[in-house]
Amino acid sequence: MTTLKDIAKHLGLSPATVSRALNGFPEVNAKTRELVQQTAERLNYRPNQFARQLVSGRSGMVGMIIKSTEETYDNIAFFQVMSGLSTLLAEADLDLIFQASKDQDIVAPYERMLKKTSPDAFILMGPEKNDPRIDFLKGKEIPFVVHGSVGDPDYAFYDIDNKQVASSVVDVLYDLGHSRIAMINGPEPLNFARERREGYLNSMQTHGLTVPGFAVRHGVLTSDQGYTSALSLLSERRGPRPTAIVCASTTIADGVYRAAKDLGLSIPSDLSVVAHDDAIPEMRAVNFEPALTVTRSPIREASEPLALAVQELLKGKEPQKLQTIARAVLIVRNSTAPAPKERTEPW
Amino acid sequence: MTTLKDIAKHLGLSPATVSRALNGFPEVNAKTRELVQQTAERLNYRPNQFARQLVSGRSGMVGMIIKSTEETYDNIAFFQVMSGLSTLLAEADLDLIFQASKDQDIVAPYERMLKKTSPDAFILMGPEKNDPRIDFLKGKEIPFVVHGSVGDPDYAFYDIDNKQVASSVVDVLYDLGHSRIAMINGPEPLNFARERREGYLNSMQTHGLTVPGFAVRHGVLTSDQGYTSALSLLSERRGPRPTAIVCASTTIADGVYRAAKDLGLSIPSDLSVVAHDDAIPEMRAVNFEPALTVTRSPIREASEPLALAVQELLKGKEPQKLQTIARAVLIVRNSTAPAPKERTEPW
DNA sequence: TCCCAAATTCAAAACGTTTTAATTTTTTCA
DNA sequence: TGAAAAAATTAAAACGTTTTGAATTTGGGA
Repeated sequence: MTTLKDIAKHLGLSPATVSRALNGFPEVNAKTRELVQQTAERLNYRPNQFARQLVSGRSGMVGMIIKSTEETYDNIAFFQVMSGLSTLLAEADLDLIFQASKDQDIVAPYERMLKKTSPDAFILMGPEKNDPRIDFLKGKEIPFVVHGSVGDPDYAFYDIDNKQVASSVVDVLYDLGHSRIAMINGPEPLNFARERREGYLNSMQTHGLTVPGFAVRHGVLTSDQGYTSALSLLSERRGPRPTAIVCASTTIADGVYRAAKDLGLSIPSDLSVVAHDDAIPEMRAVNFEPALTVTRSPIREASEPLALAVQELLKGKEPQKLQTIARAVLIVRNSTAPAPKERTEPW
Repeated sequence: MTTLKDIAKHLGLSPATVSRALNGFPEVNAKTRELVQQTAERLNYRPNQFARQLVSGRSGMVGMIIKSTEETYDNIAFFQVMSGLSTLLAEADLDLIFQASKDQDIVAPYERMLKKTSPDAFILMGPEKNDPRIDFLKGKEIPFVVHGSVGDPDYAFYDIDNKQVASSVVDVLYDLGHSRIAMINGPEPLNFARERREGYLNSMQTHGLTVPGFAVRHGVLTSDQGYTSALSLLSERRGPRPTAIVCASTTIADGVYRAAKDLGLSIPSDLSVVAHDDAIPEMRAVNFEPALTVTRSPIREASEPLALAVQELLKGKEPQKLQTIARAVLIVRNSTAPAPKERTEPW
């Protein structure tokens, strides 16, 4: 391994000058710089990152931790974001440290990683209300960016306008004459699910539509969850069935389609279905039969703003100025239709 | 930040003794050690990893790089392995650096990561014949473990016995009276696919069964790929259709089921289907209708031997002694049946 | 030719550990 | 009591950078 000193000795210069020459400092003579660069090249010099880190106090890494989970949907979505992120960060010479943790204490793996690798920043996914990870990182003054957001955040984040996602969908269904609109939502603790429920409830109320408790379901984003929830919603055990169902994901919608089929209900004439579409490649809304009406916002598009925010944070920019809220676009396909004439009375 | 020196000064000791006390060296007095440990605790001492790395020359990281790809199946499988790996490595205080790369040159991202973060080892997935990554890492003398294997490897790896996977399946089908057995395999360049083809061809030959060129298909592990390949195989354009199809994955089998349905062929009476089952949670063989006969070997079980091998390599063990070959187990379900009586003549 | 400012370069310190070789202290045993 | 052996501790060097503050060289103008 050739070191800075080797080059310096080779050229009769001091390590200081060599360091500056290679790092593009302005005060070094053009000829000297040229010479140093050539020699570095020739001796195949590679700066020792450990030494750099020691003096700079920075690792050049970004940490990303998830709970080990069996939920495929979460994993796929996570992987999409992470892949894009790693590619973009690499261009800025940042590396991504990944860990899946089974720890009950959700902060513990952050502490461990901080002790072990000292990432310069973290990226958090799926924040919950009063998320202890956020308090922890704020306390330690470690920069972090959140995919998602809770409340009125003072941290850097990327999120979609979840209230809008839900309310716009209700509006569309209302305009089609639906008044019994149910919702199969994501996991209760996750903030995006809460926001969507709120958007849904607001819009229902605005249109003067009642919402019985059983009309909103929470659960993981899987086809099976969609299937069982839909079966239950459509069973008429607790009153007339909904004429439209709003789904948290295309996987949920898949389950709803299966349930409808099993019950002999046809989409969209008996039942309208709408979903939010994260555009994960394994469950494409256009491939549904009939093609699925969605609010679309590809989850992989989170990578770029997240990567950018990390870089800006590391340059010292305030987190409050690094907040992105994307709007989903409504795409009407064939899973929505006017409410059946004989079934328009509200709950 | 409290440092070793702080503690030393605090106690009137030398940094050397403090270092040894904390790192469990035997030559330090029991009372001194006790005292040092308490003080370290009290001052909330956290060793600076950068300094450690500088002197030890080790980063305590393991690199993992994949090609950015749209292939969902690959991503899911990869993520499963990676998640397990990260959890196991964390227990040994190793962190995982992940990168998805779009680079055409498949070695370039390894060079970059090596320069940037100096992982102590790499984990490689999906080796190909004459894989340049392997030569590169051997040349640099960086330890690495491969998921998969090529030829007669002198490196550490975990793999399943792919020839056995394919040949055992052919044997079973032969015993059921099948003689026209086709195969929808993985991507041609990947070694696991080559091995399986070889196992398949060997077994066919052993039983004196001819294999026309069109009977073996290569492609990505997706349902659509399975669908189109199966349609083509079952079309009878180039001779009588196969009575059995061997699939590289459950996703492929899913496509085959769809094709059979569209052609009005019933499984297993018209067509037997067998697949290799990596046990990814999104496509469970038991949930097929009829339940799918498989050779099963959960891909997530790769994590443990891989993690172990990395640790042993870092301790200096020879790679040749860290080779694991797992056997898949055959699980017969309802997608296989005796060949239809009128269709037993070979190709 | 001389002086001053600007342009370069340098020596040394710093980052926080681990490790080597030397030194001091304690223990053992005659 | 003293010498030798064993145990415990230390000072200093090393890892390879970056950065600070000082020193040297160069160039321009009088």
